Amino acid sequence: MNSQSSSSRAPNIRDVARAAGVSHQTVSRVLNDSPNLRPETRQKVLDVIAAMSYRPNQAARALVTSRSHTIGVLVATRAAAYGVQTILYEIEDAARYAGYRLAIATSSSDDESVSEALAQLIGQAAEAVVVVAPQSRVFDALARTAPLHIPFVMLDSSRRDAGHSISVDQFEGARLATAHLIDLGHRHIVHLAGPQDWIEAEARMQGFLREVGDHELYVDPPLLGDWTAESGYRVGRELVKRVDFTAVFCSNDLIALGLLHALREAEVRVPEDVSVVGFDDVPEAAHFSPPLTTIRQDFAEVGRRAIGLLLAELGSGGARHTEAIPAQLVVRATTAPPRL
Amino acid sequence: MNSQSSSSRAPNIRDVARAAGVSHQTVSRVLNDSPNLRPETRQKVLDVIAAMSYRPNQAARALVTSRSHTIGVLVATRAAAYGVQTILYEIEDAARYAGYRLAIATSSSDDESVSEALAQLIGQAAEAVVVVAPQSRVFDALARTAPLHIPFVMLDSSRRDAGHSISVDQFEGARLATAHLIDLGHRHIVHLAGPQDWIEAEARMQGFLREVGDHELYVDPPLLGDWTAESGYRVGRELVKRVDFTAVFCSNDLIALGLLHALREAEVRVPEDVSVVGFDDVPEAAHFSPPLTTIRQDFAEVGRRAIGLLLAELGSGGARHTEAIPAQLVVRATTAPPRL
DNA sequence: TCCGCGGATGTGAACGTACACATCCGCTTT
DNA sequence: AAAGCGGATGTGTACGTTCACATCCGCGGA
Repeated sequence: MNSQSSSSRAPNIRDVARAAGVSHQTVSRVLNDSPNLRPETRQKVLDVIAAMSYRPNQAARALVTSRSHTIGVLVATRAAAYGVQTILYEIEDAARYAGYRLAIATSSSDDESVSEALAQLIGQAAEAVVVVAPQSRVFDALARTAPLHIPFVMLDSSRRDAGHSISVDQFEGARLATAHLIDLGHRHIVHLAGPQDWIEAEARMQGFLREVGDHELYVDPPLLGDWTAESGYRVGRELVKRVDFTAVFCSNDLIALGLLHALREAEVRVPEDVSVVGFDDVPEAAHFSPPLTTIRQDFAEVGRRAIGLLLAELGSGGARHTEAIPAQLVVRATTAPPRL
Repeated sequence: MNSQSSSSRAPNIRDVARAAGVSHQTVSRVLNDSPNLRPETRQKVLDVIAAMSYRPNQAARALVTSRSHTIGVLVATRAAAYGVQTILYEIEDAARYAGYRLAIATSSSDDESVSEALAQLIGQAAEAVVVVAPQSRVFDALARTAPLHIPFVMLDSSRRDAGHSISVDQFEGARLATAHLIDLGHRHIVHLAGPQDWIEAEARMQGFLREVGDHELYVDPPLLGDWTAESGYRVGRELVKRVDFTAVFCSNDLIALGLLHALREAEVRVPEDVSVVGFDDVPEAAHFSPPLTTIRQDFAEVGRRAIGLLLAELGSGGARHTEAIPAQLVVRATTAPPRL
């Protein structure tokens, strides 16, 4: 009774069938939880499967069913690590729970790279694709690519003019941040924006401009960062040469961190001289110096909804939420009324 | 000449062959870059392939060749986002360059979860596995699992007693950090360690203890954090009640951030009253308050070597580096000689 | 008693590709 | 001129699974 002969070939369904004294089809039925099976037969087969440590061949399965049980994830950025990673973990969880595997392809934001990554996913027969691509050019590249014949969803994109899109409400989040500053009494607020081609950055800027405009405040041309603390620091060093503002709304927490660094270097006190608001609420924001007032995004919810949407479309019974996820203001220690 | 009939079935190799007036085997030869083909024949086939937008079926290919061209990545943690993400990106790049795809499975650190994730990867017929699992229990769980018959490599693990392991030299890195503090004149250094079951945390602690021991300095029992800024803050608040130390070596940058927060709150000046050293050199460390002296790890190199090792073992010509990757001291503004 | 029915199981084929081998052809070599 | 050779191409089959359909069996109702 050698349960594991040292053969060169892995056991297949017929080997199992032979050992169990049934037909290969019966084994298949066991594997696929067919209802019409005598309990003893099922158990017998299961025992043999365990004894031979048989594993169904996914390739063969995929070939005959033309279903890969794979969801592709296209990550079109290396920046914004916190959000992307959180979303990724959540997607993996939700997908696995629904019986799907994940295939990941990364790319830069140029057309060629995006469609290459997409081709890779399609080549793997992904049944659906999640695009974590916060840049509008990625969005465009995707639109330009031959139409996808599979369900897909774009994350972190507020544009809803094609396919599906899920994101935290960036616009409202930015308004929340700006309104907070205005409520405190600030009248001249600078916006330190993210890269112009990022949809989120654009939405946050629009939210800021709208809120400032609604209060008929002076609108300063937004300054540009690239999401990194380094860029926040760089822009911050220029900014401190001016003395005409009392608050800064940063497009993300890292930029805010860099800005805080520049302000501290220039001996500008926060929040006494200048108030600062960030965006994202990364876990570290609570420990910045001073702890950062910011806008919280529920990235995990984004990931969950993405998979829910795709599963619904694949007919596997996922839920379908189309409304935007609200952002939330978290007040800490970088905001205070301006000095008189 | 309808290049794309609205048929229900995707074109297969025989459809292409028929349209090109050749045999299916000739098409296969074109797909696999066989040398013995008349250039005109090859071109003709390529034209037809493009016209029909034919894509080879990976499942069929995998079935017949029993090669999946997939490398599995087992991520057994949700913490330590920066390192993991950097490694992941680099692995994806290197793998793609070598013609491999990535399958990702995440897990917690308990046995069941790890072997479940591993089973998932094996089920996908991964040809090799990269285990990003810095916890010793994951290591153990893996060892306890039925022996893997495929090449695998563990990252961020300094234990080399089974399989392959690639990591930055944590032990030396910790010595570097500690030596820096001792050189400055510190005689009572506290170590704020990471979770005990993490191999890296253990190695860093050992490095610290060795260096301190070599100088016959007083050794304080290390305090424990969980990698997060929050834990650094929490421990830091207890720590400031004591006044018997002049320097703290933190097991990672986030813990250091939390500690800096606690110190600031207690009006302990850094580096005048207390020096602080971190570990990792996350991009934000340069903008902490004050900018953090820390140990830099080349995570990208870790990822590259991992794939190189696996490819070498798979016979695809990757390079084989077995030596540890050196860590590097980055001196910024949180370290200074102790006050007299 | 016989028919019909439905649960349990078996049989054959198909999925789309690569591999082993066969064939064909034109050229060189003897 | 015949044999040998190698490049170019074609033929048949295996890979491991699921699907469609066939078969078998025992039981209840006419």
